[in-house]
Amino acid sequence: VNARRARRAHRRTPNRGHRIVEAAIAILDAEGEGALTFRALASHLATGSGAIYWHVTSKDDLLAASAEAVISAVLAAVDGSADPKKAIRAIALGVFDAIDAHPWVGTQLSREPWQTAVVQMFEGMGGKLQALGVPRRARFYAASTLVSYVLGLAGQYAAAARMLPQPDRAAFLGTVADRWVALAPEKYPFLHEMSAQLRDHDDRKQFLAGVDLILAGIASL
Amino acid sequence: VNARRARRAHRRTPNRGHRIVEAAIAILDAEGEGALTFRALASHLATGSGAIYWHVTSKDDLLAASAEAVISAVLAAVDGSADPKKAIRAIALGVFDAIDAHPWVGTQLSREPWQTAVVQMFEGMGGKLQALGVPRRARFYAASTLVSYVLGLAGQYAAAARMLPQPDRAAFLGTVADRWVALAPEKYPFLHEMSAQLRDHDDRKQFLAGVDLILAGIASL
DNA sequence: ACCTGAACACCGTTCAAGT
DNA sequence: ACCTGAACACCGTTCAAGT
Repeated sequence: VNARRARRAHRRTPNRGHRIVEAAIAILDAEGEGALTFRALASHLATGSGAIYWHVTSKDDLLAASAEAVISAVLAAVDGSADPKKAIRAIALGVFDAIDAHPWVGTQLSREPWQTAVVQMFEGMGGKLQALGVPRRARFYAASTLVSYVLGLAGQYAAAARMLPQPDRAAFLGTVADRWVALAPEKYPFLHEMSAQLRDHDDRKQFLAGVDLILAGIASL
Repeated sequence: VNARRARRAHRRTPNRGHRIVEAAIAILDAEGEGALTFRALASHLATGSGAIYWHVTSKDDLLAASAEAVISAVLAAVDGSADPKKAIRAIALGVFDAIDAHPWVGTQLSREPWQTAVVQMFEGMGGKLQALGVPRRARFYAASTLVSYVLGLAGQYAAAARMLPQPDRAAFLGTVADRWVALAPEKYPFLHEMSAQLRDHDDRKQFLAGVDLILAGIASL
C-alpha cells in the first residue's frame, strides 16, 4: 500500500521526491549519518515530518535512493569503451572516490547489496570479463569477488569516517599503529612488521593494489 | 570515566561481564539484530536495564565484545602449523562459517574494522604471506585485500540474513534473479547471462573461489 | 492529491536512590 | 561495589485533520 502510494506520487511530482533525496544527501554530507532525521529533514525542507512519507516509503528507502543517486552519477561518467582492465579500474576508483567524498554511501552499499547501485557495479565490472578472456563458468565468481572487495573496503572507510568528523585520518592511523606496536611481538609479528606501512600508506594506492591483485588472479584463469 | 568504571568492574567480576556477552549473543542469534535491547537483555538476565552499564560502556561496546567472542574462538581453532595457503583458506572459511551461523557478526565486523577481531584476522592471514614468498613491500596490500574481501562478503551475507528471518535464501535469490532477467537485456547483458548462476550457486564455493582468485593474484607477485 | 503536526511506541543512556 | 527502575531526550512512523 505504502509502496503504491509512494510510486504514484513519485510519478506525479518527481521534483518533490528528487528534492527530498537532494536534501538528505546535503545533510548526510554536512553532518554525517547520525544527523539524518525525518525531523531535521522536514525543517530543512520547511514542511512537516509526516509529509516526507508521501514521497518516500521509509528511512531505508530514502538512504537507498540517496546512495543510488550518488553511484549512478559515478557509473554514468565512466567511459565504457575503454580497454577492459582500465574500465574495471575506472569503475572501482569511481566508487572509491565517491565513498571518500560521501562516506555514508559506503555504509549503505554494504547494508543492502541487492540494491540498484550494487547491481550496476556488478554489471559494469562483470561485463568486461568476457573481453578479458575469462571463461564463462568463472565470470560469476570473478565479478562477485571484485564487487565484494570494493564493498569491503567501502565499509572500512565509511567506518573510519563515521568516528572521525574531522579529517585527521593520519592521526587516527598513527593511533592504531601504536596499538599494533604495543601488542606482544611474538604473538603478532606481522602487525609489528606492518605498523610502519599502516602509518604512512596511501588509501587510494592500497585500494588499487587490491583491484590489480584480483585482476592478476583473474588473468591466471 | 565510564571506561575506567567498566574496566575496573570487569576485573573484579569477570563472570558478570561474560554472562552479559553470552546473553547478548543468545538474543542476537535467536531473534536477530533488532531484538538486542538493553531492556530485553535486562529482562533476560533478570536485572535492571541500568545495571548492564556497570559492566559495559555502551551498546557498541557490547556488540564489539560479542563479535570478538565469536571470532576469537574461530581463529583459535585454526591450525596455524598447516601449509600457508591452507591456513589462509582455513581462516577465511572459519570466519565465513561463523558469520553464516551468526549473521550479526558480519554487520559488526564491517562496522568497526579496527576492532580486535579484524586485527586478529589481519595477523592470521598476513602472517602466512612471507612463507608464500610474497615480497615484503607487497605483504601489506595483499593482507588488506584478503581482509577487505572477507569483510565485504561478510556484510553481504549479513544483509541478506537481516531481511530473511526464515532461511528461504533460495527463494530470495530466485526473486533477485527474476529481477535481473526483467531488466533491459541490451543494457544489462551480463546480469542476464549470470542470472542462472545466481539462482543456483553455492555460497561457500563462491566465497572460496574468491579467496583462491586473490591467492592466485598473490602468487603472481 | 498532498501537507500538518500531535501522538504512539519505542530506543540508548543517565542517575538518584537503594543494598 | 553493584543494582534498581524511573526519567530524559531522543527516534521512526502513523494518522486524523486540514487545504
